[in-house]
Amino acid sequence: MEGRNNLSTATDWQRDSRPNGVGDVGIVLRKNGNNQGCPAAERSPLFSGILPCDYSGISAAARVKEFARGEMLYVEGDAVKQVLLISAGFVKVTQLGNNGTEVIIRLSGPGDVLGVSGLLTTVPHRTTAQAFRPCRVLVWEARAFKDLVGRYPVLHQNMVRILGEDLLELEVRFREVATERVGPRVARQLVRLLEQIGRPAGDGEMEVCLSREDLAQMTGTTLFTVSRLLSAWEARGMVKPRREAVAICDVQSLREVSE
Amino acid sequence: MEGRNNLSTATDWQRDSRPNGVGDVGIVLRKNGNNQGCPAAERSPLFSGILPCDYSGISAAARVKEFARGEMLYVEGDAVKQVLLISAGFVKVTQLGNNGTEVIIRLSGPGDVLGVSGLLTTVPHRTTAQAFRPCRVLVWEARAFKDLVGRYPVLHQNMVRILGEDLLELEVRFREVATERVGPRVARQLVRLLEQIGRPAGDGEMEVCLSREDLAQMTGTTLFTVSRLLSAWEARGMVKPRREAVAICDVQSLREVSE
DNA sequence: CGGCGCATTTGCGCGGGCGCAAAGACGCGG
DNA sequence: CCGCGTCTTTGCGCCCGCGCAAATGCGCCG
Repeated sequence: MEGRNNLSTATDWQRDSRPNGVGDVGIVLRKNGNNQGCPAAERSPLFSGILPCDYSGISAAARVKEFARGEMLYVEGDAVKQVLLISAGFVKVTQLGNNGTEVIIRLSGPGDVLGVSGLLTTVPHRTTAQAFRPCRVLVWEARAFKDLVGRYPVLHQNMVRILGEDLLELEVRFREVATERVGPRVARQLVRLLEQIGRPAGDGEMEVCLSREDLAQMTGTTLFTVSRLLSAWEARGMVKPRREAVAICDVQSLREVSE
Repeated sequence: MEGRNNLSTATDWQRDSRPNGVGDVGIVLRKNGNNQGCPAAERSPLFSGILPCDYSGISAAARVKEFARGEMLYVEGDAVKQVLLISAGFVKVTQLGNNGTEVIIRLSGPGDVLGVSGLLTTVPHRTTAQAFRPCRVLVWEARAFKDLVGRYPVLHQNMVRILGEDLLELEVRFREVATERVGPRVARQLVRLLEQIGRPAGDGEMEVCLSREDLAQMTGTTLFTVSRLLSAWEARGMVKPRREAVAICDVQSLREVSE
């Protein structure tokens, strides 16, 4: 999209807030045809058990699409017409409440798949997927993807595994938000995010790049409460609040807070 | 198990609290072999697209097991070794918190399947399944079920659909418990339960047979708060609190409370 | 029919966490 | 270098909803 130079580092996408640019390094991208250079895609759980030679055919059936930060991959209420595989970047999967509140159901990153859960039903999307960082996404039209599944039955297995894991994870988070206090919830989510999107922050520390509001929407609280918690934890030397980010100094203490 | 007479009505299992007896009417049950007489099983979403002649072979690979109220189908931490299809009765799928609190993830009834989400992984059960009413369950050993899936690929499709629907439902409930007040949450859950396990209660009303505690564990609150809400709603003529049950007088008002 | 166990109700008090408002910090663009 | 928008912090007040304890009601069993 824009003439971005190649000095950017491999982790630059995590902080990128420019209107576009997926941010991985020096890969020549072809808009369609057999697109190489999506290692996260080929190693996706969706394609486990698929031979590389088969994969090239599979990926050829997809087109590559890029999304700038903030762009919508799909919107709540849309029909499920595509399967999306994130090759680079991160996507925020949200759901709107009646009262205008918004919740982040999960954060999907490289290798994760969207659109599988509604593929075989006529139910429209009940979530919205928005590019949280600039994204590169492989897109299969539903019809084409179903053809692929017919050709490579292992894909069905993989879909079952993926959905099963998503379900197990959400069951745990449901229990948490239903029973635990805000402090432990936020602490545990920070630890998870550290593992998922943590990146080195200069002086040997790791940081998680998310706004207070985002953290709040993941844990079922408000940005005010998150801010207060972080301040308290900072006083105990556990974290360092940053702008749209949190540096984690003491993971162990965070784990203890989450009991 | 016990010499239960045949005067019981078809909906008797909904209230049955005796130590055993699955409660459906006059069906001779064979412990294994091709077990007929499980209409809920044959019409399960798991077997949609399966021809009756194929179904008889499939069900022959299962054994029938009965569970008394309170018995465990599996326990959190167990390895996933079986696929369970509920033929009659209801099962409470729960998850334990660190602090001893217990949450009801979902209520599974005739036609619902358990054990699918962990079947293809080595992850142990992260929930506990307990017979909420006396149950009759079709049980396939994991190995046998995988063989079946190989023989009837449509089963894979059905598993994807089932898991997808479970996931969508839990996403909605996650949003609710994360953003909404207790009142609307309980009201909506009552409406859902009315559709799922509602049964006629004498004078033309419908009732939902669940304790306050159960309702609380489904909605992320306490039995006290549920009790208070029901009392308030009773004063407005919306419900009639009963022992381990709630009669719903005015569904519309309940829907309005849930906004 | 009386006693016992369990589910439920209700009162009382408090504290966690929300809502709002205003001030402060940070970064970006002109 | 300054202004502006956005994100964040912090104070203050309040109310929802929890925790506990005691009383009540209901059903069951002997």
